[in-house]
Amino acid sequence: MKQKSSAAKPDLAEAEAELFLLEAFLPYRLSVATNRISRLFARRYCDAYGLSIPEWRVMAVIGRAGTLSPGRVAEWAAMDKVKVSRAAASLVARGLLRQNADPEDGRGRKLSLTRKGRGIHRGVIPLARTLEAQLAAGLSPGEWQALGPILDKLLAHVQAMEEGSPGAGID
Amino acid sequence: MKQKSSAAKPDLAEAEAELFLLEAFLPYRLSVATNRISRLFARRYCDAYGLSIPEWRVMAVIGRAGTLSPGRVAEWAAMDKVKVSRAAASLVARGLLRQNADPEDGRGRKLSLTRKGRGIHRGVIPLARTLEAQLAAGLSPGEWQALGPILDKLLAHVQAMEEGSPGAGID
DNA sequence: TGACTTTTGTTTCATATGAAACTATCCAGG
DNA sequence: CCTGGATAGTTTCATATGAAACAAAAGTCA
Repeated sequence: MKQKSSAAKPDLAEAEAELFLLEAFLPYRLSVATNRISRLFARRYCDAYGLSIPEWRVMAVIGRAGTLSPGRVAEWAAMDKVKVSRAAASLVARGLLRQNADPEDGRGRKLSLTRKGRGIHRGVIPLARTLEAQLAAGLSPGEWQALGPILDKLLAHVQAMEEGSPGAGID
Repeated sequence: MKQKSSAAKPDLAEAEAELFLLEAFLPYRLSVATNRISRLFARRYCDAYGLSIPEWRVMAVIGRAGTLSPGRVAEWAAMDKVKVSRAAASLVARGLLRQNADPEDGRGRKLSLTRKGRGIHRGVIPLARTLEAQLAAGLSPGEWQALGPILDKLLAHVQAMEEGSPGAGID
């Protein structure tokens, strides 16, 4: 018989596992709350300006920088290049974004907002600020201020965890 | 001319919008950090047990409750019923989950772990706890403890925001 | 009983995602 | 020059998602 002796009596791991409460699991709660917030924000941006979140992010970073290559946008907006490419194509199609060749590099592109795009930008950024403020109103000022550094540390730490054992699961 | 007089001189909204820094926008940072964490956790669950996050969540709540209908799983795991249905089908196909008819309601189903499923559960829950602990190690104990209540409040608040003006954007 | 409405769960369909393939350009070494 | 990489962006493909349509079984009320 290969069965463990614990087949009849539930062993410690079993007993411990059965006590696991998903609603007390912090990564789960983080995911639920964040996705809900993202969903709400996405709906608002879409209702007001027809923008998806990737499109909104692209507009935000280009509105700030003036001109940016798709690769830089990907860096600054924490998006992969595929998402940037698609969001940019959609914004160009709607006349909000201009995509020019980079005179110094035949592969590169120069992204910048059109006049119309700046108009949208001028509206969507205050909306974002308003939404952020509404969200902040759900926390005490202290909690809200604590959240930023916590997120920074979590992000830095998860990056370390990713690098730490990439080979461990690959074999 | 319908153009605003601000066409030549950038108005206040424009100037303010141009100062917007995505990396200082908390909802964005929340999303980036959370998605990165979810991605890492998903990879670990998948490497170790071939489970996706929806599958993992279904196993977690059923492992805790013993027997649960798909609807209840959806409630307890904060998933929509479609995701539960698909995750359950996949788990049944792999022999980890049993899906019986509910004798008291012809529409309902009774989900419970098979022996094999309990074996997986007995392994994946400690893995989750370990990962959570590794994540917690990136914060001070105080920060980690603060995060739970913050997430609860954010979730409650975003739900209030959703209900508050659902008609505002629908018109 | 026999329409209705509601509830439960599955399936369909249209969209969103990202890994990998691909195209075009640039650079480095011979 | 040319040839073999590297790099920038786009496209393809396979999968994941959720809204809406669906099917089946309860409940409801005359």
